[in-house]
Amino acid sequence: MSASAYHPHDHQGCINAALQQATLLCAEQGVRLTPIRKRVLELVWQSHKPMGAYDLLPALAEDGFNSAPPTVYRALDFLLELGLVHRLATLNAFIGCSHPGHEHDSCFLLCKHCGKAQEIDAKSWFSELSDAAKAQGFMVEHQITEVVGTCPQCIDSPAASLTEQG
Amino acid sequence: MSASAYHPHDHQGCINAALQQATLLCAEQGVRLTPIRKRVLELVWQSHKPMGAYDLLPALAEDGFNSAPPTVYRALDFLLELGLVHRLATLNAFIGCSHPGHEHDSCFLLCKHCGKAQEIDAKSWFSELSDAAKAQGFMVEHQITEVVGTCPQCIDSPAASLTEQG
DNA sequence: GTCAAAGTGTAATATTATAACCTTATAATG
DNA sequence: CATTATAAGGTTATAATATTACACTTTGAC
Repeated sequence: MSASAYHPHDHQGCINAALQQATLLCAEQGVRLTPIRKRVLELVWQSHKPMGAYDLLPALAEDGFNSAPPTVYRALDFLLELGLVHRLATLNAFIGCSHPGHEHDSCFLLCKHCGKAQEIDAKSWFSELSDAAKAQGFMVEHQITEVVGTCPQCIDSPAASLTEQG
Repeated sequence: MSASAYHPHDHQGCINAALQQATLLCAEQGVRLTPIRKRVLELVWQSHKPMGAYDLLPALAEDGFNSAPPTVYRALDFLLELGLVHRLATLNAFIGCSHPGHEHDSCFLLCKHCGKAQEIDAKSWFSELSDAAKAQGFMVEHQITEVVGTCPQCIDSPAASLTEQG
């Protein structure tokens, strides 16, 4: 699996890895990765650009699945709970997670030019922050960080990544 | 001005301070704190609980102001740009800022019990994070963190803060 | 095979936010 | 003071995101 959305990579590999991980995880947890859920996960992984829930509906329809909003939101809720996808609050959009296992804190770099989202490891930062909150008597449950800016790819070649797949 | 939403305080003082700061800031910047904008700011400051844009409309209507969505969104956009309010992405809601001056990164502790939001200073954390992003070639523009959990007040007395003003 | 639980279909609606276009108020300038 | 450009607000409509409620179907446990 690629460590970065910013470098050329065989994106089908990302998708396959995500599906395989999801299959294992669901088996472990004794929950069902139904066709709809699997397809939604696959669609969310279509690229490293977060997708809106409503963007998924037409694709589901093409595949002959039901395509009313509750269908996709149910699937997304399921995937969110397992940590297989994240929701980006500032974008109202969803993106696959490459280290699922449970719902977890997330920190994303969001490129405002190409739209790609790169999850980064911020465990130590979240831990510091959590300590700071605790020091004020606040009990932390979960935390999110979203960083908006320009990704390395778009700094180098402002137009290139817009049309690219993966 | 109170340093914490979690302790009893004369909340009218918070509101007055916010309005005074806003007046000064607008004068400095040569922009107009019109009656609608001022009232929206005041409403957002009504408590330390973030308010949805649509929650503000009835109050505006009562005051004889126009109360269609664009009115309140325009006022909020204006206030956001000056850093007089923040938008909480995970809540789709708005809250007053007590150290305005410009749009700035924000870190909030959000209590899921009483709904209060407490802004905390995370400049050094944001700076670390920004460095980490830069190290990956990502140019940061702005960042937000939202921490969900239970505030000290609700840990002590789970019901008390629900009905409280301020 | 029966049954409870989980998953899905469907219609309606709630919530949040913006677009487009026109009118009014403000304040800068001649 | 009159003119004018700009900013602000009014109004209608609609877009985009998300949820509720209830019926039906599938699945797996017993």
